[in-house]
Amino acid sequence: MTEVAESRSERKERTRRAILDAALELCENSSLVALSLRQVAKQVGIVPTAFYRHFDSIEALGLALVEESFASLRAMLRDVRRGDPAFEDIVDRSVDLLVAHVHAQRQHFAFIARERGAGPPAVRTEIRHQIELFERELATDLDRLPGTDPWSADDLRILSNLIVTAMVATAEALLRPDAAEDQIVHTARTQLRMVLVGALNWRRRS
Amino acid sequence: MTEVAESRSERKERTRRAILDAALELCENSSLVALSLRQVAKQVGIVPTAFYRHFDSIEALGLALVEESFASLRAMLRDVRRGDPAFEDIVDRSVDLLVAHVHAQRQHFAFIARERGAGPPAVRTEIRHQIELFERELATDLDRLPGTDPWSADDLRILSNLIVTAMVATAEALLRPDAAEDQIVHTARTQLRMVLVGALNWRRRS
DNA sequence: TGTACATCAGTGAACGCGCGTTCACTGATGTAC
DNA sequence: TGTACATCAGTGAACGCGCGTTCACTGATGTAC
Repeated sequence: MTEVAESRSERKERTRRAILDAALELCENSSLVALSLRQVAKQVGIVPTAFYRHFDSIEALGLALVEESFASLRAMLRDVRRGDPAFEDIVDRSVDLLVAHVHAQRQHFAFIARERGAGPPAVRTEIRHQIELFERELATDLDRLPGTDPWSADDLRILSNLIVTAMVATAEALLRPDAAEDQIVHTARTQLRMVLVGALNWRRRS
Repeated sequence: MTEVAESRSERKERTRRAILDAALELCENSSLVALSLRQVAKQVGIVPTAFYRHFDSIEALGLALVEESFASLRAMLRDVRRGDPAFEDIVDRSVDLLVAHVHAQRQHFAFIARERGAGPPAVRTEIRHQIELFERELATDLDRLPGTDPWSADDLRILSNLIVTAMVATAEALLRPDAAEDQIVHTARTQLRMVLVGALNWRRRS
């Protein structure tokens, strides 16, 4: 047993981590706007004033959580991209990966879904911005798919926006306490297929 | 000038209305979970304890606002239904009506969008339930559209769910302070067309 | 139509509590020599 | 390697404030006779 004492900065980082985790857990059933600095401090086991050694305010804490949560989303997109872009199973594979990531990073997905609409203004703005970046990333991925040549940049943007909207709704459904996972997965797959078939066909009709 | 004095029940109803309006306005920039009974009472111009003559709690007030807000949504669906279900312009007409209703009932749409994810548990549950009813209503409307014969009940449900998701997202986009209305309308129309074209074609491929 | 009583929307004082933030502090860790 | 000083994560008391809820109340409106 060669236990080496933690350095001061390691200890600080550990407390910071504990604050982030406590905040994620405590606002799970309400919202960041209803979360108090004292609740967080109590959960972490520090005195309220010690909170200020790590964050200026609950809002600043929120912005850190946005960053962290979107790292989870980008990891998901990376996993999807890793697979073969054969059209046949890309839908099933993508939905399966979404489900797996929602389970693995439940708190992050719930945080984004919730604070996106009800968080402090700065947090909402940042989430909006990150979702736009995410949509753009997805658009470039879609552009690489076979059969998408007739799509304009505008089509791509619009399609990407719709897919992200549907995937966010799917994640929200999976996060509900009474979630019927099989049906949600079936719905998400069917919707994604409908959307892709529609996008591949609609220009030809207009 | 034949001013007739208000009856006691008329006065009470007027105060109740004022409480509902004050709550809608005050939680616009945060959430019902961060709204205090005292803030509402102050805005209305009554003493905090008088609140209890009208509602048991902020949560009960929230449930009344859910009911009221969904009356607005159903009014929108009724307007859409009033039109001729000719396939050609139904998309443009529906999106225009959505935009008009979002502007006319801004606070109701904002309330649902926000509290759907972050409201008190009972409010969230009720909104979820109302959205499910709304989806079912839309599904029966879609069933009456020409060219939808090959759709199974399952297809209808899934399609209706996707359309509601996309429309909610469109309403949320319209409600953002920096909303670029023309682009949002263009996006919503294109997405709705993609979805309908996809739904009409996808069974034939599988 | 007039009177006596009931109802009840709104009042105002009071309570204990958790809130964010200030301030001066402690004592272990880190650094310069 | 040892000493003297600096840093700084966390402490603890204190502040004024807004919170939900209780309680006994007031006085205008409504109702029964």
